[in-house]
Amino acid sequence: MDLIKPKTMPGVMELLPLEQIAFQNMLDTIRRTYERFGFLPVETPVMEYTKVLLTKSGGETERQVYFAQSTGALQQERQPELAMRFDLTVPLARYVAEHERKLIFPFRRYQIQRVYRGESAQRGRFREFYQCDIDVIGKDKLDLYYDAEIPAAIYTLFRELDFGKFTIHMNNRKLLAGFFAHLGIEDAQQQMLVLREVDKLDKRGRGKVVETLLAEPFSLAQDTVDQLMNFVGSGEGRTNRETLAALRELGIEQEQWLVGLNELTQVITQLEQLDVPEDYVNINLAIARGLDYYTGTVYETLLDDHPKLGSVCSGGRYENLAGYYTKSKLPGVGISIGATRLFFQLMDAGLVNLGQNSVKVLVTQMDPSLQEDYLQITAALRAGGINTQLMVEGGKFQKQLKFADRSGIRFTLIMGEKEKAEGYVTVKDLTKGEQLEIPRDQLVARLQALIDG
RNA sequence: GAGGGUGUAGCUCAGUGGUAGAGCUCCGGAUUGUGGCUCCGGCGGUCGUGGGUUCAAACCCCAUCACUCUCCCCA
Repeated sequence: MDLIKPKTMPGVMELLPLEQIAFQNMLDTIRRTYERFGFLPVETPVMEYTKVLLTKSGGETERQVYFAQSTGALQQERQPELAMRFDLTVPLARYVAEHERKLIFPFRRYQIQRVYRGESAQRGRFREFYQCDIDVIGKDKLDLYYDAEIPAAIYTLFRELDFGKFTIHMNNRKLLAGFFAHLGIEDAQQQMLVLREVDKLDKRGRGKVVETLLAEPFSLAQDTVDQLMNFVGSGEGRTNRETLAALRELGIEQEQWLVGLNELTQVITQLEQLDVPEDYVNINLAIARGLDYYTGTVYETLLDDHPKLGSVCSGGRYENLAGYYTKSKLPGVGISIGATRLFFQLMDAGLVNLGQNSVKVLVTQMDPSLQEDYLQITAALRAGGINTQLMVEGGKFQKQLKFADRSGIRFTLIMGEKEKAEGYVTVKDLTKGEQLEIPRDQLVARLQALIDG
């Protein structure tokens, strides 16, 4: 019989156990921090009704949606009425609209689940990946304070994750739109297209972007492009206070511009009051976010030492989340971490600590005639809350140690005739290469101390 | 959706017409209570698939599939 080649589809991340432990530690940290900031857990189904999912999308997103249908229905040639979610924001909108009467506003939820996109294969792009979202949804209105709280949570989280220095880049869509209007670019579509180009500044470089904007179909005037570039660069090499002052000095009276400037000023001020250090937050007028539903503050987080990873966490403010599902006005602000890509790239850069098995202790079988003791010790350690594995097969002692080493299990318990006769157990620390003798009745407490230490 | 590249052992890759290779991994051993290092041995491939040329094809030709990179878009 021909063997079938065992392989996963491209664009999914599958991990070995020690890697999975590291990944789960990361997710645990994210969950813990979100909860500390007062967000409540929500899960939604992987599949939604096609109608619900494909409301506002169209174009790019719709091309990437996986449809789902039972084989029975497909045989009847029915159109798929189910599709798999491509992000967590659309399901959130449906969730809030559906349960509006039962929720308490402002509603703050976190959601850590996988989403699905029919991406074409490319490094760091996944077809199945984790998003870790927080959002705050208001009824009718939502205080601007939350625009500061979201990055404050992200600041705390990334400090905790300990991937090195990072910067939360912030901008405001109203400020941008106001500036565009001031330049005479009034059309929202046109603004959007110019924004997308500007958003690529760090990737394509200033020269290329200027070139594109001067040429068809943009055909902007040289003077307009100069002003634009000048404006976009006005955050560079300045503190946020200096940037805000410089923007004010432009003396633009356009209405949206003024609103945007005030919003940005308040958010920056409140971030200071929330004890987020200045050098972790940067007003960056070049970031715009491609997504069209953002209407105010936008965020993008980058690791300073690894700019090539791109944004590892981004989001923003939207005026009305669930307009397709309810007549209620539900403004919100939120952010999303692409945990799969983040982890994958961190692992690639060698920044993930691998090798920590969740099993802490391996009980070896030095002498098969003492098996009863080994079983009892194993049971006692487990009862004491220590993750313990018994080397059931026994075998050559060298092999047993090698097993522990390769498995990433830090401590091995050794007890032969000698230890048995004198009532103690030898504990070997494979990380330090040291071993010590511990009386059997103190074993659980002393081991726990070693694990914690 | 547009344009490039690559398919040989589990992994990374040599091999351009004459019996299929290396390194790493994995398994076993180096005398009886001590892992990582070293040394020795072993397992493992219808050379992506189908057809063609040839006495002879991993290698040349045609087709096809898969993977991959850039652009686009995103986390």
